[in-house]
Amino acid sequence: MNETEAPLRRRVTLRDVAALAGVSPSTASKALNDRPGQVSTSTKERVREVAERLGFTPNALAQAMHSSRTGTVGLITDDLEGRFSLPILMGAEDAFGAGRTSVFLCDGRGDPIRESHHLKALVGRDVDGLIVVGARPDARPSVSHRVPMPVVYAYAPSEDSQDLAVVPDNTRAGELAAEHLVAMGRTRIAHISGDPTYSAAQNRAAGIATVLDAHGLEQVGPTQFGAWDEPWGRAATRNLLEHRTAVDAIIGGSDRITRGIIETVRASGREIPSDIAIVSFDNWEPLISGSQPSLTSVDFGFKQIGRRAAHLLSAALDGQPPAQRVETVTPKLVIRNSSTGT
Amino acid sequence: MNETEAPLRRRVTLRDVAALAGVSPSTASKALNDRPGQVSTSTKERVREVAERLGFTPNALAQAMHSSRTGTVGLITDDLEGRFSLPILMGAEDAFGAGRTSVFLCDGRGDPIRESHHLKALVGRDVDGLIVVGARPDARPSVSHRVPMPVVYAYAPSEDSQDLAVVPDNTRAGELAAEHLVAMGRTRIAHISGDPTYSAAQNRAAGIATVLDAHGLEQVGPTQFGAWDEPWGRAATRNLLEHRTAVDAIIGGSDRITRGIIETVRASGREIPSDIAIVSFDNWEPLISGSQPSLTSVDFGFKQIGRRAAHLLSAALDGQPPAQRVETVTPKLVIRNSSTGT
DNA sequence: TTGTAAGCGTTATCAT
DNA sequence: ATGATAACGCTTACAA
Repeated sequence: MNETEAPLRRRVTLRDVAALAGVSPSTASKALNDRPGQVSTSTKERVREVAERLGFTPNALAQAMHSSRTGTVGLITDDLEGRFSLPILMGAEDAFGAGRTSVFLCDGRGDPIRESHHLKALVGRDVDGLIVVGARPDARPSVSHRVPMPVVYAYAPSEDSQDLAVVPDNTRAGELAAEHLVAMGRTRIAHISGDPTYSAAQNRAAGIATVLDAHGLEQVGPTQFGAWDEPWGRAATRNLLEHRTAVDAIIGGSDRITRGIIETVRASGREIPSDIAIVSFDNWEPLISGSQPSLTSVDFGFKQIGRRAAHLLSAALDGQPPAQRVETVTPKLVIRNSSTGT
Repeated sequence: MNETEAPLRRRVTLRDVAALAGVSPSTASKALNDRPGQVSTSTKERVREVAERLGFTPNALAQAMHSSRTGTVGLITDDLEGRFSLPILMGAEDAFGAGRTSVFLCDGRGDPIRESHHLKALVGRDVDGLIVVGARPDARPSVSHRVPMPVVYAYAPSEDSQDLAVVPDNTRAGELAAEHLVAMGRTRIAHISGDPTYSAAQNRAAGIATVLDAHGLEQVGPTQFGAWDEPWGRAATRNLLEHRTAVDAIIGGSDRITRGIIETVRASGREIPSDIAIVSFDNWEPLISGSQPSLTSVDFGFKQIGRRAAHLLSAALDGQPPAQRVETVTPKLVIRNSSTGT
């Protein structure tokens, strides 16, 4: 028994404030909520002063029982490393406004049973809405029919085309990468991508092809598909350099792949970017900033995806029909030394 | 077949269940909560069957108003990249049990005002407790006196030594790294660390010194302090190799630093690990797995920190005094090729 | 074994 | 301008 603990004071309730201010709870409520013309200025001031002094914080749970809004949303993800979910969460927080809406973060870990538990808990907590973040950019199973509140899918769309979603534009990302290299005067462009079962890999390749076509260029060799990691970047680059000496640019499928590409290109004695220019996808800080030379990379705007998802959810809560069910966020090219610089 | 297909517009309440089962709400409550000897078996079964059929989920908010436990905790962090917070969150989720406790994740972004907003919101939501994840391993301002519920600090302790905390053991981490290298027969060991204002940097250096002393070895040159990034790893390594040729091992202060070290060592024509063995800190997958050779690195066990923090919080909620206010999680060395292999 | 009623903290409605 | 009262969904004495 240690009574030296922090005083477990009972939380201050509206009653306490009202009593100390010498008014009824309902008047106190009006005073604190600034009901126009329903409470005198003097009373309002007195109540507020007391509330301040007592450190009163309204019980959001009790409030929620009236407003039919709890001011909470659930964000459920399978992305363990947080590569996508955290920026998306941050964007959502921004859009909702810190303090106004609170976010339950739930990690499904790719396990449908875990996900079900979380869903049930979130429904029980009466969240106003749900944001579901997929683990990869391909369509994932819908959960919308299992919950009584609006759901927005972020990063990966739902398999049900009726569902709302905010997704990155991978095709445009491919175009951006290729357009930049063409603009820099490169003509012999190769593409080393990742896992071909990812729609992202296919869409980026398609975007690149479109741009090369439009400029009458032909890609150097077919797109090499493999894994999303550095060893594959190294292996594919070795293969490329062995068979095609006439290459003046490489597009890497992810920053991890591109780190492998850079290492191998430099080891072969070629200079970046003078001999070979490099453009990458992801713009992931821990891999980007340390690279030598620094990496030009396409940023997918995860924070923006989070913001838009939050907006879509808010609109849905207000009963506004969305302009479009699946919204696309346009990526941005961040230019650094690997494609232009010293 | 699942009868609960239709999206319920109004949530199913206990009343609905009770009405359909032909009992009063209180009886339904007892039936669902398995109150021993207060409800007949037949009634219990009937109520449960109806609840199941209607897809009834109890309103956790309403329940919370009785139990004095909301089954929610707040996790507040300043760690933007999620390098620490997400593993810690995952560990905490594990320990709490998915579905039983839900976690509000709040990003303070190093801004005290934002943090205050979040704190206020969490208090208003009546969270049972708080886990505060610092941005760096040094003591951070206490928030415990500002909230009426228990707080556990994870990763970084509180400035108030009365507060509960779970932190990594950086001294032991340094020892582990050095012990391993000594065990591998290395005698000329150098240390390239990060920002010297981090206690983590100092404590690891101290751990290394202890072990070298114990073995009658002297560190090759003073610890080089700088930044936690690759460029510093490169610069420091160049400096080291220029001035000290007799080096057979380097301890890198973080995986990012170590990536820079490896690149520079190999560029100098030396082999890893035959000429120079390398050990690192962090064991951060995106940097570790792609490295060539793969990196031996000290893992701080963030998930375990999250688990312990959750346990401490649970214990505090149950009124149990902690065995110790500041609990330490022992790191583990993960051995890969940079210190031993082919 | 079951039902009735009170109450958790707040807000909306309706008197006063 | 203020206050009494009911209601949100649930649990729990207490009464039947």
